[in-house]
Amino acid sequence: MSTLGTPARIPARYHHGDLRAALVQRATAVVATGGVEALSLRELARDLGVSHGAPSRHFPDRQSLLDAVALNGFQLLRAAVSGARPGPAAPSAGAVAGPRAAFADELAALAKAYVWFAVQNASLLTVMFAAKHRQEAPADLLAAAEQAFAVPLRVIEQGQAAGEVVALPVEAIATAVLATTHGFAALVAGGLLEPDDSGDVLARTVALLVDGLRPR
Amino acid sequence: MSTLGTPARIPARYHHGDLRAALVQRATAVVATGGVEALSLRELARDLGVSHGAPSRHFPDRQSLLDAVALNGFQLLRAAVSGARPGPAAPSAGAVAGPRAAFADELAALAKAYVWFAVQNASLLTVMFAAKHRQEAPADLLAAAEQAFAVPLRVIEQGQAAGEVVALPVEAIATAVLATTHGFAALVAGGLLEPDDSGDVLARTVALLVDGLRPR
DNA sequence: ACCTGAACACCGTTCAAGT
DNA sequence: ACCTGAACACCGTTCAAGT
Repeated sequence: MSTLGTPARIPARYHHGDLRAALVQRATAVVATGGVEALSLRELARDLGVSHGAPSRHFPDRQSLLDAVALNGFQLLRAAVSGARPGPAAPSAGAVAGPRAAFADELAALAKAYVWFAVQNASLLTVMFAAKHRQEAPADLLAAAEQAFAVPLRVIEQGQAAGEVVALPVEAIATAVLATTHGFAALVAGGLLEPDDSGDVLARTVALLVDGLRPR
Repeated sequence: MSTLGTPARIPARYHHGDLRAALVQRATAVVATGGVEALSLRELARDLGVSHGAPSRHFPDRQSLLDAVALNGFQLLRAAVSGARPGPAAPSAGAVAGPRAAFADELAALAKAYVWFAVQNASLLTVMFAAKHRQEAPADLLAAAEQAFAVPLRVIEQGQAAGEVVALPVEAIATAVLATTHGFAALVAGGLLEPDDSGDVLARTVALLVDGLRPR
């Protein structure tokens, strides 16, 4: 039935090795640098050395490319927060930590990683949220967003298991944690807060969330 | 010195009464509805019955019109949060409130007003933050943003005076409050959180911030 | 002082045609 | 299966000219 071993799966692309991946990668960089407004399909095609009509084979319109950029962004975000651990050089002097890292430290590390990513990729984050908010957002995009935001859930559950976090539904606590963290990042990205390179302001904000606003 | 009472301040506009104000008002509506991408200067001019070159007399380019939209947005936001008071129908039954509204209730009312505005005007808020974040953001825009975000400061100071809020610098507490509130709104606007029409989810989030995440 | 209308250099999208 | 290149209907911006 089949021809002599001619693979249908890898046809020779005679003009570009992998235009689709190249488009996503370059578009992500452009968006991260100059925002959505800076993204031009024609300019992208020019930079990659293809005709201006070529991208439409892989992305029917501009928005679908932006969706792919957003998907890529959520994967980058997930990687950024997944690797977050309380730094060994966190306290000012010596290893004064307890047997395991306390919940507050885990949370601070997570928040720091998120805010760092958000500040470094402010425009990308805007595209990510805008894409996810769209009515016709593709399923893989929604899934990637879920995965990225599921990371703090485990930290909270561990905190509850260790008796360091109040025994309310995880979702309720996650909402407060995410709101504070994302809000902090948005305020910095929006210029309402100084960049906070040291991370001290963020650390104090997380501490306020953990300990509450009431007098003590 | 002056001519016979001829007012130089109100010259007869022979094609449009107040094109500038009309542009800002209409552009704000367009942005609030369909986002930045939906704003076209030419379409705007068409709708207002002027030539496509007319807007450039009042706004040299598209961004300066967006700046004016953002300024308008911050004024609307300030009005929205300034009028926020703890609703008399807040508790489920009867007037069980203390002699004066407690800090937690004031804060919840403020957060509710902010989130309401943010959800109703999500795209506008994006434009507001993006405009404020720009390097060459005009001074009046920055001032309007300051005024809008100064509203919670007073509530916090009153809470401290009443001994209901920890005696840390107001800015530190304001950062936590703003981050949580703005973050909550951003999550809802971004589709990460359900719209929360009842306000219960927000109320519980504010309560978590006030009381802290630790067990009690 | 304010607006018109032509001109210019860009867009995104579509689609027959090529390989 | 993938890409080219012409065509179409839009943009934002500029600027001489009108009132």
